[in-house]
Amino acid sequence: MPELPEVETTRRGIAPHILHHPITAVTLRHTQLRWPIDKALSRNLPGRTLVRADRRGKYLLLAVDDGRTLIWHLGMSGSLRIVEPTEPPGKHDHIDLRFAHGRVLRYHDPRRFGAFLATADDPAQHALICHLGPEPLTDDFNGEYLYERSRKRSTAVKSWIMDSRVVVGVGNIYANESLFLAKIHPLRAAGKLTRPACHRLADIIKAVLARSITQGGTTLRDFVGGDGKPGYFAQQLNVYGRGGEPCPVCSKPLTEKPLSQRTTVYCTHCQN
DNA sequence: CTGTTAACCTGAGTGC
DNA sequence: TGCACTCAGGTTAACA
Repeated sequence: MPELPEVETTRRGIAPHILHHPITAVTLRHTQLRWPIDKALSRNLPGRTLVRADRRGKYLLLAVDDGRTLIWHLGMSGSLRIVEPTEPPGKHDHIDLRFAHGRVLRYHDPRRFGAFLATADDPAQHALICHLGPEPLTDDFNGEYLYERSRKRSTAVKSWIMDSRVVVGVGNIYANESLFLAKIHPLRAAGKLTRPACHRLADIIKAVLARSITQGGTTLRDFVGGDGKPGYFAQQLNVYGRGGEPCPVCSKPLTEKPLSQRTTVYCTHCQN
Protein backbone atom coordinates (compact mmCIF):
# COMPACT_ATOMS: atom_id res chain seq x y z
CA MET A 1 0.00 0.00 0.00
CA PRO A 2 2.57 2.41 0.93
CA GLU A 3 3.29 5.16 -1.50
CA LEU A 4 5.84 7.83 -0.75
CA PRO A 5 3.75 9.79 1.77
CA GLU A 6 3.09 6.61 3.75
CA VAL A 7 6.76 5.74 3.82
CA GLU A 8 7.71 9.27 4.86
CA THR A 9 5.01 9.27 7.54
CA THR A 10 6.35 5.96 8.80
CA ARG A 11 9.92 7.26 8.82
CA ARG A 12 8.99 10.30 10.86
CA GLY A 13 6.82 8.26 13.19
CA ILE A 14 9.39 5.61 14.05
CA ALA A 15 12.61 7.67 13.97
CA PRO A 16 12.43 9.04 17.53
CA HIS A 17 11.87 5.55 18.88
CA ILE A 18 14.57 3.68 16.98
CA LEU A 19 17.48 6.14 16.74
CA HIS A 20 20.30 6.21 19.33
CA HIS A 21 18.88 3.36 21.40
CA PRO A 22 20.88 0.14 21.16
CA ILE A 23 19.20 -2.81 19.47
CA THR A 24 18.89 -5.62 22.00
CA ALA A 25 17.21 -8.34 19.94
CA VAL A 26 16.14 -9.13 16.39
CA THR A 27 13.36 -11.65 15.82
CA LEU A 28 12.81 -13.01 12.32
CA ARG A 29 9.59 -15.04 12.23
CA HIS A 30 9.29 -15.32 8.48
CA THR A 31 12.36 -14.76 6.33
CA GLN A 32 10.75 -15.25 2.92
CA LEU A 33 9.91 -11.76 1.77
CA ARG A 34 10.58 -10.54 -1.78
CA TRP A 35 14.11 -11.78 -1.17
CA PRO A 36 15.12 -14.09 1.69
CA ILE A 37 16.18 -12.19 4.81
CA ASP A 38 19.77 -12.82 5.90
CA LYS A 39 19.30 -14.76 9.13
CA ALA A 40 22.71 -13.58 10.38
CA LEU A 41 21.08 -10.20 11.09
CA SER A 42 19.48 -11.65 14.21
CA ARG A 43 23.03 -12.32 15.46
CA ASN A 44 25.02 -9.32 14.26
CA LEU A 45 22.49 -6.51 14.71
CA PRO A 46 21.94 -6.74 18.47
CA GLY A 47 24.40 -4.47 20.27
CA ARG A 48 24.42 -2.01 17.37
CA THR A 49 22.62 1.32 17.25
CA LEU A 50 20.73 3.03 14.44
CA VAL A 51 22.08 6.51 13.90
CA ARG A 52 20.01 7.85 10.97
CA ALA A 53 16.66 7.14 9.36
CA ASP A 54 16.52 8.34 5.75
CA ARG A 55 14.24 7.69 2.84
CA ARG A 56 15.00 7.29 -0.87
CA GLY A 57 11.85 6.89 -2.91
CA LYS A 58 9.86 4.26 -1.05
CA TYR A 59 12.95 2.73 0.52
CA LEU A 60 13.70 3.37 4.18
CA LEU A 61 17.44 3.58 4.79
CA LEU A 62 18.48 3.02 8.39
CA ALA A 63 22.14 3.73 9.06
CA VAL A 64 23.79 1.41 11.58
CA ASP A 65 26.70 2.62 13.75
CA ASP A 66 29.01 0.03 12.21
CA GLY A 67 28.71 1.56 8.74
CA ARG A 68 26.06 -0.76 7.40
CA THR A 69 22.69 0.43 6.16
CA LEU A 70 19.43 -1.43 6.54
CA ILE A 71 17.34 -1.15 3.38
CA TRP A 72 13.68 -1.62 4.16
CA HIS A 73 10.85 -1.61 1.61
CA LEU A 74 7.23 -2.04 2.66
CA GLY A 75 6.11 -3.58 -0.62
CA MET A 76 2.39 -3.52 -1.27
CA SER A 77 1.06 -4.38 2.18
CA GLY A 78 3.85 -3.74 4.66
CA SER A 79 3.71 -1.50 7.71
CA LEU A 80 5.99 -0.64 10.61
CA ARG A 81 4.76 0.15 14.10
CA ILE A 82 6.21 0.77 17.51
CA VAL A 83 4.67 -1.70 19.94
CA GLU A 84 5.12 -2.78 23.53
CA PRO A 85 7.01 -6.06 23.91
CA THR A 86 3.99 -7.56 25.68
CA GLU A 87 1.89 -7.23 22.53
CA PRO A 88 1.69 -10.72 21.03
CA PRO A 89 2.80 -10.91 17.39
CA GLY A 90 0.06 -11.45 14.84
CA LYS A 91 0.05 -13.85 11.94
CA HIS A 92 1.97 -11.61 9.53
CA ASP A 93 4.28 -9.86 11.97
CA HIS A 94 7.52 -11.08 10.38
CA ILE A 95 10.24 -8.93 11.96
CA ASP A 96 10.82 -7.40 15.41
CA LEU A 97 13.68 -5.08 16.32
CA ARG A 98 13.76 -4.67 20.08
CA PHE A 99 15.54 -1.69 21.61
CA ALA A 100 17.18 -1.01 24.95
CA HIS A 101 14.28 1.20 26.03
CA GLY A 102 12.10 -1.89 25.86
CA ARG A 103 9.84 -1.11 22.92
CA VAL A 104 9.77 -2.97 19.63
CA LEU A 105 9.77 -1.93 15.97
CA ARG A 106 7.43 -4.47 14.39
CA TYR A 107 7.09 -5.20 10.66
CA HIS A 108 3.77 -6.50 9.43
CA ASP A 109 3.32 -7.60 5.80
CA PRO A 110 0.60 -10.05 4.74
CA ARG A 111 1.60 -10.26 1.08
CA ARG A 112 5.32 -10.34 1.80
CA PHE A 113 6.27 -8.17 -1.20
CA GLY A 114 8.48 -6.13 1.09
CA ALA A 115 12.24 -6.36 1.50
CA PHE A 116 14.63 -6.17 4.44
CA LEU A 117 18.35 -6.32 3.83
CA ALA A 118 21.64 -4.84 4.95
CA THR A 119 24.43 -3.42 2.82
CA ALA A 120 27.95 -2.50 3.88
CA ASP A 121 28.42 -0.21 0.90
CA ASP A 122 27.09 3.25 0.12
CA PRO A 123 23.34 2.64 -0.12
CA ALA A 124 23.10 5.13 -2.99
CA GLN A 125 25.20 2.70 -5.06
CA HIS A 126 23.09 -0.33 -4.19
CA ALA A 127 21.44 -2.07 -7.13
CA LEU A 128 17.97 -1.30 -5.77
CA ILE A 129 18.72 2.39 -5.33
CA CYS A 130 21.24 3.48 -7.95
CA HIS A 131 18.85 3.59 -10.91
CA LEU A 132 16.20 5.66 -9.13
CA GLY A 133 15.10 8.98 -10.57
CA PRO A 134 14.92 12.26 -8.64
CA GLU A 135 12.96 12.79 -5.46
CA PRO A 136 9.70 14.50 -6.44
CA LEU A 137 9.91 17.06 -3.64
CA THR A 138 13.34 18.35 -4.61
CA ASP A 139 14.25 20.97 -7.21
CA ASP A 140 15.83 18.29 -9.40
CA PHE A 141 12.29 17.29 -10.26
CA ASN A 142 10.52 20.00 -12.22
CA GLY A 143 8.59 20.73 -15.39
CA GLU A 144 11.65 21.15 -17.58
CA TYR A 145 13.00 17.81 -16.39
CA LEU A 146 9.72 16.10 -17.24
CA TYR A 147 9.58 17.81 -20.61
CA GLU A 148 13.14 16.94 -21.65
CA ARG A 149 12.98 13.41 -20.33
CA SER A 150 9.63 12.60 -21.96
CA ARG A 151 10.56 13.56 -25.53
CA LYS A 152 10.12 10.65 -27.97
CA ARG A 153 8.57 8.49 -25.26
CA SER A 154 5.53 6.74 -26.72
CA THR A 155 4.46 5.10 -23.48
CA ALA A 156 1.31 6.27 -21.69
CA VAL A 157 2.10 9.19 -19.42
CA LYS A 158 0.59 7.42 -16.41
CA SER A 159 2.84 4.40 -16.77
CA TRP A 160 5.75 6.74 -17.42
CA ILE A 161 5.41 8.81 -14.24
CA MET A 162 5.02 5.61 -12.24
CA ASP A 163 8.42 4.42 -13.52
CA SER A 164 10.87 4.88 -10.64
CA ARG A 165 13.68 5.63 -13.08
CA VAL A 166 11.77 8.75 -14.13
CA VAL A 167 10.72 9.91 -10.67
CA VAL A 168 10.35 8.01 -7.40
CA GLY A 169 7.34 7.88 -5.17
CA VAL A 170 4.47 8.24 -7.63
CA GLY A 171 2.36 5.13 -7.13
CA ASN A 172 -1.01 4.27 -8.56
CA ILE A 173 -3.15 6.46 -6.32
CA TYR A 174 -1.08 9.60 -6.71
CA ALA A 175 -0.57 9.02 -10.44
CA ASN A 176 -4.34 8.97 -10.93
CA GLU A 177 -4.89 11.99 -8.72
CA SER A 178 -2.09 14.07 -10.20
CA LEU A 179 -3.14 13.48 -13.80
CA PHE A 180 -6.70 14.42 -12.94
CA LEU A 181 -5.64 17.67 -11.29
CA ALA A 182 -3.26 18.44 -14.17
CA LYS A 183 -6.08 17.72 -16.67
CA ILE A 184 -3.92 15.24 -18.56
CA HIS A 185 -5.37 12.05 -20.02
CA PRO A 186 -3.51 9.06 -18.49
CA LEU A 187 -3.18 7.33 -21.87
CA ARG A 188 -1.55 10.31 -23.58
CA ALA A 189 1.85 9.45 -24.96
CA ALA A 190 4.42 10.98 -22.63
CA GLY A 191 6.31 12.44 -25.58
CA LYS A 192 3.22 14.35 -26.72
CA LEU A 193 2.95 16.38 -23.54
CA THR A 194 3.40 20.09 -24.11
CA ARG A 195 5.91 22.03 -22.08
CA PRO A 196 3.15 23.78 -20.06
CA ALA A 197 1.53 20.41 -19.37
CA CYS A 198 4.82 19.10 -18.01
CA HIS A 199 5.20 22.09 -15.73
CA ARG A 200 1.62 21.66 -14.52
CA LEU A 201 2.16 17.97 -13.89
CA ALA A 202 5.41 18.43 -11.96
CA ASP A 203 3.94 21.16 -9.79
CA ILE A 204 0.85 19.10 -9.05
CA ILE A 205 2.78 15.95 -8.21
CA LYS A 206 4.79 17.97 -5.70
CA ALA A 207 1.68 19.55 -4.22
CA VAL A 208 -0.28 16.30 -3.97
CA LEU A 209 2.56 14.39 -2.33
CA ALA A 210 3.40 17.23 0.04
CA ARG A 211 -0.19 17.64 1.11
CA SER A 212 -0.59 13.92 1.65
CA ILE A 213 2.52 13.83 3.83
CA THR A 214 1.15 16.57 6.05
CA GLN A 215 -1.97 14.45 6.50
CA GLY A 216 -0.17 11.25 7.33
CA GLY A 217 -0.64 9.44 4.04
CA THR A 218 -3.61 7.74 2.47
CA THR A 219 -5.36 5.12 4.52
CA LEU A 220 -6.89 2.42 2.41
CA ARG A 221 -6.96 -1.03 3.92
CA ASP A 222 -4.26 -1.61 6.43
CA PHE A 223 -2.00 1.37 6.64
CA VAL A 224 -1.01 2.76 10.01
CA GLY A 225 1.81 5.20 10.57
CA GLY A 226 4.68 4.56 12.91
CA ASP A 227 2.67 5.81 15.83
CA GLY A 228 -0.35 3.68 14.96
CA LYS A 229 -2.51 6.56 13.78
CA PRO A 230 -4.18 6.31 10.38
CA GLY A 231 -3.73 8.82 7.57
CA TYR A 232 -6.50 11.11 6.42
CA PHE A 233 -5.67 11.79 2.80
CA ALA A 234 -8.04 9.14 1.46
CA GLN A 235 -11.05 11.34 2.09
CA GLN A 236 -9.66 13.88 -0.32
CA LEU A 237 -9.10 11.64 -3.32
CA ASN A 238 -10.79 13.06 -6.40
CA VAL A 239 -10.83 10.04 -8.68
CA TYR A 240 -9.11 7.02 -7.14
CA GLY A 241 -11.75 4.46 -6.19
CA ARG A 242 -14.49 6.59 -7.73
CA GLY A 243 -14.99 5.01 -11.16
CA GLY A 244 -18.57 5.62 -12.35
CA GLU A 245 -19.12 8.45 -9.88
CA PRO A 246 -19.57 11.98 -11.16
CA CYS A 247 -16.42 13.94 -11.94
CA PRO A 248 -15.90 16.50 -9.17
CA VAL A 249 -15.38 19.16 -11.84
CA CYS A 250 -17.88 18.48 -14.66
CA SER A 251 -20.13 15.80 -13.13
CA LYS A 252 -19.78 13.43 -16.08
CA PRO A 253 -19.16 9.84 -14.93
CA LEU A 254 -15.51 8.98 -14.27
CA THR A 255 -14.05 6.26 -16.48
CA GLU A 256 -12.28 3.35 -14.82
CA LYS A 257 -10.22 0.89 -16.81
CA PRO A 258 -6.98 -1.00 -16.36
CA LEU A 259 -3.71 0.27 -17.81
CA SER A 260 -0.78 -2.10 -17.48
CA GLN A 261 -2.82 -4.05 -14.95
CA ARG A 262 -3.31 -1.07 -12.70
CA THR A 263 -6.69 0.53 -12.12
CA THR A 264 -6.84 3.86 -13.89
CA VAL A 265 -9.57 6.41 -13.24
CA TYR A 266 -10.07 9.59 -15.20
CA CYS A 267 -12.55 12.01 -16.71
CA THR A 268 -12.73 11.85 -20.49
CA HIS A 269 -14.18 15.35 -20.53
CA CYS A 270 -11.68 17.15 -18.27
CA GLN A 271 -8.53 15.21 -19.13
CA ASN A 272 -7.04 15.21 -22.61
C1' DC B 1 17.39 0.32 -26.27
C1' DT B 2 11.87 0.67 -25.40
C1' DG B 3 7.72 -1.26 -23.93
C1' DT B 4 4.69 -4.81 -22.20
C1' DT B 5 3.68 -8.86 -19.26
C1' DA B 6 4.01 -12.24 -15.63
C1' DA B 7 5.33 -13.11 -11.14
C1' DC B 8 5.92 -12.75 -6.16
C1' DC B 9 1.69 -13.73 -1.83
C1' DT B 10 -2.36 -13.28 1.12
C1' DG B 11 -6.79 -11.37 2.31
C1' DA B 12 -11.02 -8.88 1.43
C1' DG B 13 -14.92 -8.47 -1.16
C1' DT B 14 -18.54 -10.15 -4.46
C1' DG B 15 -21.72 -13.15 -6.72
C1' DC B 16 -23.82 -17.56 -7.02
C1' DT C 1 -21.90 -20.99 4.76
C1' DG C 2 -19.11 -22.18 1.18
C1' DC C 3 -16.89 -21.87 -3.09
C1' DA C 4 -14.96 -19.57 -7.13
C1' DC C 5 -13.50 -15.64 -8.65
C1' DT C 6 -11.54 -10.76 -8.86
C1' DC C 7 -8.90 -7.22 -7.09
C1' DA C 8 -5.43 -4.68 -4.11
C1' DG C 9 -1.05 0.59 -2.34
C1' DG C 10 4.97 -2.15 -5.65
C1' DT C 11 8.76 -3.72 -8.07
C1' DT C 12 11.70 -6.79 -10.71
C1' DA C 13 12.73 -10.12 -14.16
C1' DA C 14 11.69 -11.98 -18.31
C1' DC C 15 10.05 -11.31 -22.46
C1' DA C 16 8.91 -9.28 -27.51
